[in-house]
Amino acid sequence: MTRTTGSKGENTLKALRVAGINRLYKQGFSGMTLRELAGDVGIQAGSLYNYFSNKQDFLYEILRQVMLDVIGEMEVALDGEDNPRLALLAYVECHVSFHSSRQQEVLVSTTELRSLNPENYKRVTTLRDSYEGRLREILEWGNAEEYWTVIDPQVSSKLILGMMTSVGTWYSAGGRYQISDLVKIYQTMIENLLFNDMAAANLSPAMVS
Amino acid sequence: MTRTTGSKGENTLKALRVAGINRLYKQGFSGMTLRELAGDVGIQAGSLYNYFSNKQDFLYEILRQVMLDVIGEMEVALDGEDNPRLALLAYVECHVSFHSSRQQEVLVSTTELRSLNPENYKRVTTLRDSYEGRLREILEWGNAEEYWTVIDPQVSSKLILGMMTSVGTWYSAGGRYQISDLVKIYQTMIENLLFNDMAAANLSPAMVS
DNA sequence: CCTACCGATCGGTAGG
DNA sequence: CCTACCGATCGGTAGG
Repeated sequence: MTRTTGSKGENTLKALRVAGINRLYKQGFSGMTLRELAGDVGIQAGSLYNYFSNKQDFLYEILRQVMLDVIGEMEVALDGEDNPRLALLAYVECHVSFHSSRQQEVLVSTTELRSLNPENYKRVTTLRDSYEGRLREILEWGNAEEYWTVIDPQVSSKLILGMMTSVGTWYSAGGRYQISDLVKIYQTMIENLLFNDMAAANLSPAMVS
Repeated sequence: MTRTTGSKGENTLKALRVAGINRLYKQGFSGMTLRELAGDVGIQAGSLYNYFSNKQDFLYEILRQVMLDVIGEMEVALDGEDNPRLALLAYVECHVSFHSSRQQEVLVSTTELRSLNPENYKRVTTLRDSYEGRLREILEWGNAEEYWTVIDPQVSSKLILGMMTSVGTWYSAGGRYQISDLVKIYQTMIENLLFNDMAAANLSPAMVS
């Protein structure tokens, strides 16, 4: 039985990705050394340059892939939703699931943004902005269809994203809750937030006196 | 006019703290070099060792001070509150204010925990746990006095802290909102969360099927 | 994918 | 607070 995929080099590349995320999580970009990374996958430091052209490029490829993954999952989740409320619930489910199940990658991909050079930084934050923009669009969609009234969708989406993303900082896979429970908790919280007049009023810049 | 405080050395120490937080925020612990830090305050690298015994110690002193500051402000904020609801509102106000006005320090003091050696890590996380424990105690206090019913104060406090802390990741001082507005928004959200039956029910592990 | 090596730079120290 | 310096180690390259 011959395999056309899964050659040694491909396995090494996958192993480098896994080891790299781990090193970035534990030591940060400057703190991880290429010699350690090479050791993790059983090759010599010089051989790493068969897999990427330099350390910066390695970081970029990892962060880029995380963004592409979450964007891809979100596209599937939102596909066919023709109703702002269901779209919102789908967004919350997708975001919370991803951020609880891939905590290390998600944390690294925000923490190590600062280590990207200007061009790569721009590329990754552009991806991130398009991802976050989807939530703002859903909030605006719900406004237009009069499902809810969000006075400042820009800031509200940031606030909602912030509370969802923070799940990755405290959720523990071995704890009392499963990811599906977290999804329900956040869906309920966020629906309450949007459909509750008092909370909505407080999200208005008009109240700034 | 003679000054007994504010000698050159003291000013340098303060300047080192400010520059250090900035460097840690932009480059991380491994990424910042002591030569850069020395340059920021106008001295030579070797002279830094008049102010701390090594780089690790410098990091520890910065993170420790941030924790002591927020703990100190929280003690003042909660002093004399004899009612769970008012204590909760005071906690929210203090936490949100601190995390919006000192964003860099707060972000660094969580991001760079990993760069502390085991003893220093233990010391700082012990401070952090005592700080976060105050919120859990308030939730339990409200349970006892029947102000609200929080089934899992441990997890609820983590969730609430997470949504409050995330304000530091998106709040911009030049934006539409002032910190006092953010405080009101979060106070309203969190009160809704605690006093709303549906949300409270969803925070119960009993619903895990 | 390895060996052998480079220039640069790091944290830290000695001795003023 | 400075000068002068150290051993170690880093990212990266040449040439197989």
